[in-house]
Amino acid sequence: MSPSRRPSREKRPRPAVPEATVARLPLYLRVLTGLADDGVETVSSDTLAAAAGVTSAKVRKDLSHLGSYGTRGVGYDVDVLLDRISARLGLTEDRGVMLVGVGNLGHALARYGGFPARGFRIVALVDADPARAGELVGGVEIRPVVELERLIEDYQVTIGVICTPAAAAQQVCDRLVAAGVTSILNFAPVVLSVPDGVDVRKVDLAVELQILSFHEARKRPDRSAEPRIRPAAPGTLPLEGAVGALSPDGATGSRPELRTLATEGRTLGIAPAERGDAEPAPTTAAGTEAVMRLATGSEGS
Amino acid sequence: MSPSRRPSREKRPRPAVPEATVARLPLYLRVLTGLADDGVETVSSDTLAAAAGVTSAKVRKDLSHLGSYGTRGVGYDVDVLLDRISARLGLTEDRGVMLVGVGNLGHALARYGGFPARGFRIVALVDADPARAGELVGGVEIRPVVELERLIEDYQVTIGVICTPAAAAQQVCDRLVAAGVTSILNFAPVVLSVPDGVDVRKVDLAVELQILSFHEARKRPDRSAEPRIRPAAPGTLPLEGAVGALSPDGATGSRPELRTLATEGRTLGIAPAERGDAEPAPTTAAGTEAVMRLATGSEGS
DNA sequence: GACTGTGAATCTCTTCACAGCA
DNA sequence: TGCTGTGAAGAGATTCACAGTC
Repeated sequence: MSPSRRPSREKRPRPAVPEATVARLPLYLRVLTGLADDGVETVSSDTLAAAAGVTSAKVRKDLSHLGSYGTRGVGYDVDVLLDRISARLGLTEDRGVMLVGVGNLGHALARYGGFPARGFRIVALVDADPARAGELVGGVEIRPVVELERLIEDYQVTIGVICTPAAAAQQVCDRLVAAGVTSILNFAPVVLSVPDGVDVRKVDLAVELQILSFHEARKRPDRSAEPRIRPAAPGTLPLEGAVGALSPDGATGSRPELRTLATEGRTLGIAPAERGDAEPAPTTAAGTEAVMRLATGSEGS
Repeated sequence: MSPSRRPSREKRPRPAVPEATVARLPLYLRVLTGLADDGVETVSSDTLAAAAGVTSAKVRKDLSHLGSYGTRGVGYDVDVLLDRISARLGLTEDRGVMLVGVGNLGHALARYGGFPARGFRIVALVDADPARAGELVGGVEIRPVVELERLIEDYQVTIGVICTPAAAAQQVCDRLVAAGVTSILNFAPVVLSVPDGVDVRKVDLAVELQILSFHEARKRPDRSAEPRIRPAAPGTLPLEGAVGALSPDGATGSRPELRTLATEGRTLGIAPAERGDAEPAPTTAAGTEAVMRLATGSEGS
C-alpha cells in the first residue's frame, strides 16, 4: 500500500487545514467559549487575536481555512465560529478516552474536570496493578489491564492516553492499537512506534523545562561561574552553585504596555509523575557522570 | 541592554540555534543518555534518528548547529554529544524550579521523580490554601503564597511552573516575574501576558486531545451518523483504512518494518507516571459551568 | 470607516543530495 | 566504504498589504 503517512491517502479531497492552524483552533475555541459565556456575540480578528495571544493575520488566515464565516466590516459571529471550529475538531460527538496507567499523573488527569466541557470523557481507566481494580477515580472505576481490549470494544474508545512508566508504554501502545485505538497521547518518555494511520502526540514536562532552560541560559550566561553573593539562607536549599543576584528591579510586572502576549512557545506538553513516595535517587546514581539519567519508572506491565 | 526578544533584533551575535532544533535537543539528550547507559560509545545520525523518531538529515543539521562534533565515516561520540547538548541547554548548572498551585496536577508534578535526573529540581512549592502549608510533597514543603517572593529570592528561582486555576494564573505570573523569574511553564488555560525577556511555554492537555480529535474526525467521518456495524468480534478494528491488526503478541512490540516511528506531533515529551496514593481532592470543585477550570491548584488568592 | 479574505512576499524548517573526510 | 556537514531546493507557515464588502 501507499506508504504515505498522515496526509492520508494520495488524494486531497478537502482543502486540508494546515497543521499549524489545527494546533491553534483549540485555542480560539477556548477564547470563544469565554466570550460566549460573557454574552459577546461578535468578535473581530483583532480582538480574538489579542485574547488568544496570536496575530490578527493568523486568526484571519486560520479561520479562512474553515470557510468564510466572517462579515466584512463587522467581524465573526461567536456562535457560528464556535460551531464551525467544534465541528472541524470533531468535538460534536464526544469521544471516549481510555487512560492507561493511573499513577501520579494518570490520577491527576483522571480527576481533571475540564475534559467533559472540552469534548472528552474518560470512559475507562486501566492499571497494571490488579490491587487497584475497583478503585474509583474521578467517577470512573479502575479496571485491570487484562480488560483493556474489552473496554475499548465496549466503549468504542478511539483515543488512548498512556501514563505508564516508559518500560510499559510500547507494549500498552501495541495493545491499544491492536484493539482499535487510532490516536494516542503519550506521556511516557519513549518514542512509540505505530503503524500508519495512527496518530501519536507526545507530552513531556521535562522537555518543556529543558527548552525553557535553553532560553534561560541565553539570558543568564552562567551563574555558577560568578561568585555567589549568598549570605546565610533560611530554607534548606540543597543548591550547589547557583546564585547570582539578578536585578531585583523586577518592579511590578503588570504593565500592559511593557508586555507582549506570550506567544505560545510551541505546543503542549504536560506532565509527568513518578512513583508514590519518596522517590529514591535513580538506580544507577553511582556514576559521577553528569547530567542525565532517565528516571523512567520501574515496573513492567 | 537591548531588550530584544527571541528572534533577536537587528544583530545576530551567535549562530543561533533554530527553535525547532532546540525543541529536539532534549529528545536527543534522552536517547543519548540511554545509549550511554548501555555502554554505547558512538552513534551514527541514522541510529540516533531512528531512536528519536526523526530523520537522519534532521539530526545532522540539528547537531551541526552545535558545532562539528562528529567524525565522518564513523559517527558521533555519545559522551561528547551529551556534553555539548547539556551545555547548550544550560543543564550544567541545575536550575531551581518553583511550582505554584499544588492541586491535582501540581501534586503529580511535584512527585515526579524524573526531574532531578533531567537537570531540574523543584525547590519550592507554593499554594494559595494556607491550610496546606507545611505539607510535604515529594520531599518539599508547601509554603503559603505570601512567601512566594522570599522563596524565589532565597532559592534563586528562575523558572516557575504555574498549576493554579485559570483565574489565578495571571496574578501568580505577575508576582513570579516581578520577583525575578524569567521562564514560565504554564498549565493554566489562559494566555499569560509577560514583559519582554520572559519566556512562557504553555501546556494544555485538552488542547492535545482536541488536536488528536481533529485527526480522528478525518479518519472516521462520523460514527454517530452511521449505524454501528459492531458485531462482537474480538480483534475487530472499526478502522476504515490503515492498521492491519498488529500481532497482539504484545510481546516486545518491536517490529520496525511494520511501523513508523511516531513522528512527533509537534514538541516532544516524556513523562511517566507511576502509582501513588490517593490524593486529596481539589478544593473548588463546585462550578459546573463551561469550559475551563484547571482542576489543578486550589484556589487563587 | 471597519474589518474580512487572500494573493504575494518573507521567513523558517525540512529534505535532498553530494562533496569531503576518516 | 561509511558517514558527516552543508549548500541548495522544497515545503510550510507567517506576515504584509490591500482589494472587497458591509
